[in-house]
Amino acid sequence: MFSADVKPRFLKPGERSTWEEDKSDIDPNCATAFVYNPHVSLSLEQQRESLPVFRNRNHILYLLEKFQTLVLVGETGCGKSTQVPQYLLEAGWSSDGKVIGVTESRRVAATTLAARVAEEKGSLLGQTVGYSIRFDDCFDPEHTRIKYMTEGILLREMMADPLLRNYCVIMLDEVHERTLYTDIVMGLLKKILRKQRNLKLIVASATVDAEQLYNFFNHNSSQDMSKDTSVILSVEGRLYPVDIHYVKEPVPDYVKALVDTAALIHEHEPLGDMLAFLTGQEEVDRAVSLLKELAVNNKSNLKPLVLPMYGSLPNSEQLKVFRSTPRGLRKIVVATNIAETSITIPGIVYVIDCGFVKLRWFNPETHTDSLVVVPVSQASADQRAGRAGRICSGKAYRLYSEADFNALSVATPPEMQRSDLAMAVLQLKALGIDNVLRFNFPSPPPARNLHSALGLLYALGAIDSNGHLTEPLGIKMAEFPISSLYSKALMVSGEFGCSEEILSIIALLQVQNVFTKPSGGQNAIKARIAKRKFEVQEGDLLTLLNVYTAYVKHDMSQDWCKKYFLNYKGLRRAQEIRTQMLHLLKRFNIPIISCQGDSEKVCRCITAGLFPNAAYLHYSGVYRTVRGDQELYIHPTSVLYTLEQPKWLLFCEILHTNQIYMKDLTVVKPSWLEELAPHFYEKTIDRDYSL
DNA sequence: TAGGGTTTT
Repeated sequence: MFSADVKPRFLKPGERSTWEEDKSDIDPNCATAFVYNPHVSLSLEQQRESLPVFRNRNHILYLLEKFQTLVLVGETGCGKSTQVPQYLLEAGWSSDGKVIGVTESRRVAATTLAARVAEEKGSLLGQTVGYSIRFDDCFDPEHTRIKYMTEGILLREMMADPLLRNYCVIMLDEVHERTLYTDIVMGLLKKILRKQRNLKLIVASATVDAEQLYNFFNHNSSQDMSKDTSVILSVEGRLYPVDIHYVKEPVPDYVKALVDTAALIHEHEPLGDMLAFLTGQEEVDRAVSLLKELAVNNKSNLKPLVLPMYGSLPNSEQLKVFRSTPRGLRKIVVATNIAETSITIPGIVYVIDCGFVKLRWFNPETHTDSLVVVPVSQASADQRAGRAGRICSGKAYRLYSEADFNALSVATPPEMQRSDLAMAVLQLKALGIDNVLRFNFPSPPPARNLHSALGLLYALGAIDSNGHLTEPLGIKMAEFPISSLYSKALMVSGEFGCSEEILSIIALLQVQNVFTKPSGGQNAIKARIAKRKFEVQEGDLLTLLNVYTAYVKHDMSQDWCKKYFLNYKGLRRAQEIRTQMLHLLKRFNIPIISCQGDSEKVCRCITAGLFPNAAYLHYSGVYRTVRGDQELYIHPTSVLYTLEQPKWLLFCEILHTNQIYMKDLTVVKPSWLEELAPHFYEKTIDRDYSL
């Protein structure tokens, strides 16, 4: 299907430098950061004692003796993530061989914190202190006493040992971020704590939700507070004060207002870098180009260095933001929400906050995810402002009035309340939570979201009409760390004779940005031409298969990827994911076979998993989903965008931005739907689609 | 012609 000439090429030392660097490596500071360490000249021991949390050391230990759950409110920079686990270790909590487990919501957080704590303990990483993240374990089951891990890993460990008997203390870090996994893990831990009276829990969070968390984990149902099982402790942070400035009147165009504000700060305020928050790439690019226009007329000695920052920005461009600002320049970074928690840009003294954020929102009626621009929460606004106070006192400019701020919601709704829950429900059921509607969620999701998830799992055959996991399909599907539609396709791929191909496709679907998008005009065209070599009329999924096949054929070469504008890091990750899923299929005795280029087999197998995501071309010329009857369009990045519109399609994702788009498409025949999902399509197929 | 941000034995 694909051919390319490759000549062997030898690399000079260092030639692979920045290009190979993982995005996640660019910021070792993450949420709990070591961005600036004024005590760097002190000994490690002295540094530890200078942290604000140190003053609470004995108090923390005392409270944990007395209460089962400690809600630890610790502001950024107080040192809780690194110190508290060490206090527990020093106090002998894990002397009986049990482990102190600390969960983080990001992979980099888990690895960098573990590295730092190992250093403080003067031990090798992976010995007393270790970490566990997907595809990367660094701990010793015999000797590791403090284990940092991602939340998903702890959930997986719960599947193997529902009572977490290996652990003496679990510390959930950065709980205020309230990811889907935080909430699942908290709900489960509440149950576990009742049964495991010796297990202690530390819930580390920001101020906003402390009271709610305390109530959630308090098993005391009486009025007698001496019987409380949970308690709150607050630890001061070590941020410098940030002056907050509000606008008097609402601004009509916040992008323009943000540019004007940045120009004013640059003109009037002393040295110090600037960070401005907008909601999306389009806005960031617009603001950056406006600022660059202004920079041409810059009269002061201090020249502005304007840089964009967002997730889909090529790696090399992102790295520019982290370089220290040369003398005579002022760095002005215009960023999306990526700079609120995921990355920390050093040297920021001024922050501008547009007051809005783009959030993903699930609509159970239409089964669609939308990206909606909504006002930020107070917690989010404060987090943004705090970015200005890391090295010295700073200033934050909010492009909304103080009254507007006071009217904002206190915290962003947890993901649990705005996500597709199919996977979460499947995993809860695998953990023995039969009635998810009555599960004790820290923030219960809308019942309709749960019903939508249950309906989907039933259609896939993962649960029966009583809501029980089916044996073996449902039980096995729950073990895959991927969406239920994909795990269904994988589970049947042996019968269709194309498990090799489905593995490759689904692995690549787990990676965003397989095709890189260079910003330069000439390279952008070259990248488009390169992509065309992989494209096939069957759609995006088979195009991805071509990419993976060619990647393997060319020895997974980085140079080859570069030549075809493919994301080497992404492909390498896909290969790891593929291997992980391959092991699962083997364990489930599913034959690993290739269809040898018979694309219909692959498309039919995709249909067997993705059938709930079908759309047909209505005679109006616009597509409609079978579930939800939602009008939608082919996304411009699809290979089908420029081809004649097929009658029937399966999509992997719907994105509701300015328009409703389907992404990652596969062309199917309606007869396949009737044949492979008769329970779902016997009536629905008889529609007014244009045949 | 369009892209908030994470993450999974």
